[in-house]
Amino acid sequence: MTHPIVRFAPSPTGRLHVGNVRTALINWLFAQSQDGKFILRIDDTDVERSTKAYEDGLREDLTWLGLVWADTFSQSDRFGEYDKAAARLKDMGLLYACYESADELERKRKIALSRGRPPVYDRASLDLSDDEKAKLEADGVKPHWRFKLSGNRVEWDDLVRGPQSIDTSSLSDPVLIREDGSYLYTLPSVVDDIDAKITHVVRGEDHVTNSGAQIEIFHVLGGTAPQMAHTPLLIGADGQGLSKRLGSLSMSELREQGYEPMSITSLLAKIGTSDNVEARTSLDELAKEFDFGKIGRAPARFDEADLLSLNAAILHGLPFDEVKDRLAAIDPKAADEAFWTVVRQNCSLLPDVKAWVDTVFGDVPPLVDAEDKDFVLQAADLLPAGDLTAETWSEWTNAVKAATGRKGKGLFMTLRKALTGQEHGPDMASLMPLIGRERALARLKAA
RNA sequence: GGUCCCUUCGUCUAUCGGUUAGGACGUCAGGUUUUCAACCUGAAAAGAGGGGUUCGACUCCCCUAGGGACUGCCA
Repeated sequence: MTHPIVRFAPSPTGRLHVGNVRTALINWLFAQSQDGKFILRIDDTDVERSTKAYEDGLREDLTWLGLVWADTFSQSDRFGEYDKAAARLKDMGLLYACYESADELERKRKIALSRGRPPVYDRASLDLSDDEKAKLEADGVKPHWRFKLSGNRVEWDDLVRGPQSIDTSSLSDPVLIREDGSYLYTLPSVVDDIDAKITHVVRGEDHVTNSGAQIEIFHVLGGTAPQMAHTPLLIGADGQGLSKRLGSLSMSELREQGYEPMSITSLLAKIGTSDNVEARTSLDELAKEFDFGKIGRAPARFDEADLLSLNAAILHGLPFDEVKDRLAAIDPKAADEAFWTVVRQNCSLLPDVKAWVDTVFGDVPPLVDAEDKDFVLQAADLLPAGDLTAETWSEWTNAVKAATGRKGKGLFMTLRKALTGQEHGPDMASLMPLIGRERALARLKAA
């Protein structure tokens, strides 16, 4: 296969969310796996809703995830090209002026629907004579412009969905240019894909009917259309579409919560595929495993609980050198290799180390039941002399066992609670050297 | 209303007409020569319903039910 060229084309009208990111990721992984090129295109033809701040956010989120682009451009810089393409379509008689108002179209749709007919545009404006058009424009009516669909079936072999066939006679002629002269995404997208020599258009399956229309535009404008791949959409853990709860699943939010980029990319790359959902530590690994054939056709379920356990799995194997700086930012005392290696097993998100900093280095109110008071004080006296080492825990608990006769949970859990103030935590043998003799004694004697 | 897609353990999935229906996550149990977690091992756990076709159906066809998408002067 020749090296593919793909693009991710978000609109800067909001922050990146998991649905967007999955599309971006699949494009990126495909390009990477085939030694291809990943282009970031900013679809900002809607100048009303697009903002620079969102565009910056998009780039920031993609960079954070590691989805670097080989090239990038904005549609707002290319209106001249779209004008040329529109002129060509007009010359071919494939782009025609329409004079219905938005309200009027809405009414027509509702009437068609209520009569049980498909709400397809009736092409009434196509029958207007030049005189009638001139009169409407003289009255100040500005036209919007529609692409004239062929009415034939458009067929393509979709990399995910297999052979596709869209009957364009059941589709409304798509509006390419708004009444105010601005472009909708349909035409610019095709023009850009031709100019950027895009070989594969990879996007969500909400675009399949768009692809039907756009393939016709590719044919009249540029010859051949790129290969198409439409991936199933994401649904939430509740089985509902994700669109309703985008806010809580934005990249900015996930990053703020302390998620690792690789837990997000691992999950998004694997759900809905025949691969197991497992954490990977690099995008290259994910790319090596990527294959369109592995993507199923049913909606993929995105569950934040899975994301959390993947994140924990990544943290459990994360070497100190890779988190040193971030640990230091959370707390200077956390930036210690011995500390990290011990507590990472009990962290699901990196910021969880904060609690362990307090547990190890801070003032911990001991958790001792009234009836255990004397026992804990007795145990304090039995603490082996000298610095606490990896052997201290077993030496100490054996001594305490011999002296008091306590064993099992009553022995170990009581001491754990007295020393850490918690019922859960890393292995005590590893934790004790970190806590140190002074703090350990202080906590035990505070009982 | 129309068009398209989907439906196997709780979850993500394998199976391309004949299998003890496999794996992973989660769950549960055991182990880690006495603690929770982590880790290791093991176990329980599935073909939406109904019709066909066939010697034989999870697999092919039809219907029903359920889910997703599209049907925008959004992308």
